[in-house]
Amino acid sequence: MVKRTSFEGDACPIARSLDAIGDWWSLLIIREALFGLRRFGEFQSKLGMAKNILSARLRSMVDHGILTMAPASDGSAYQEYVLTPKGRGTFPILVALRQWSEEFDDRPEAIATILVDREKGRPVKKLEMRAEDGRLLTPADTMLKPRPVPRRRSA
Amino acid sequence: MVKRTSFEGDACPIARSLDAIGDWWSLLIIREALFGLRRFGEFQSKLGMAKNILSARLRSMVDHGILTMAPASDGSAYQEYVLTPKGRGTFPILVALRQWSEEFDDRPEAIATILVDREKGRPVKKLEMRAEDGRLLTPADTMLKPRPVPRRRSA
DNA sequence: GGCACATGGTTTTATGATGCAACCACACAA
DNA sequence: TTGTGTGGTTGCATCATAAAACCATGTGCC
Repeated sequence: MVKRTSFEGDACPIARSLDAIGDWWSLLIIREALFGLRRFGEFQSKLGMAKNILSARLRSMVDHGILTMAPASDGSAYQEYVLTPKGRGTFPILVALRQWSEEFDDRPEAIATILVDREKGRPVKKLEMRAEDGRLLTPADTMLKPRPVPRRRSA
Repeated sequence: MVKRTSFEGDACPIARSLDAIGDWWSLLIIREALFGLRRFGEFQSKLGMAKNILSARLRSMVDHGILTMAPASDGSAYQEYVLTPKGRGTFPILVALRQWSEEFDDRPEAIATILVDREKGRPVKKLEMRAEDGRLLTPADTMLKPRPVPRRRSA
């Protein structure tokens, strides 16, 4: 079978993330959800995507524990899609993507919005990687280590 | 024309990033490149992907200014693919993806490696979003503002 | 209850993207 | 010059996506 490659069995955490949210639409759906969208129709009209694709993506993200279907909220009998903690945990990914575009996009004038600190109205600081003790790290300051095997009793 | 949706004309910087590196393979290629891989064959055998797809992705990333083709380096007449500053700038995105998986993956035991600070050998700290003045920000502490129009003279 | 319309999808069908294998071009060595 | 490895491209089968039509249920109104 040819079947599009799945990274689900891969041991690399980056690949595993991409397996869940690495398609063309999921992160945009999450972006809208973070800004308060909840209903099928809201996502569909805001993103302008085909309904069948939206349907498939929502289902997939529910399966991955990123969204949950909540029964109501505004009284109507319809359902809503709300982010789980796991879903809200993607926020740094979105910020990183946004900042990368802000810094390196070939046509920065095409970018319509900037993310600001609500209190001061000033742009948020660039994400930076730090060690446990607070030292600023570059990619070269890091390395990969095998995951420590958690010790457990016989079984 | 049906044509897979392109976000190139989109004003959202997240969509613009995804247009460049939002496909299934690009970020994994960049991941390997950050760890020193440079040759076509290295990427191909390490990632186990089809050569035509690799070829297309490399070309696309060269077009996007993420990779450059450098003439040599080890004496042979072959070419190499090396990351540009824009390409190296994706590092926070990769770290964010990795940390998301480390924190929320359903099967954390399947994750093989952890990213550590080379000096101390300790895991790097979680990326955190901060305001210009250093306050820690949650998603709710932020908002989107229209991009300020840079002032320019008549034309 | 019965009707019209909105919401929230699924189905159908066409096309683009992906995966695999085969093939090709060139460099390098003998 | 023949052989082998690297670095791709080409062809073809299959999968995923997109757009539009269709359908089921909810909701408002009488």
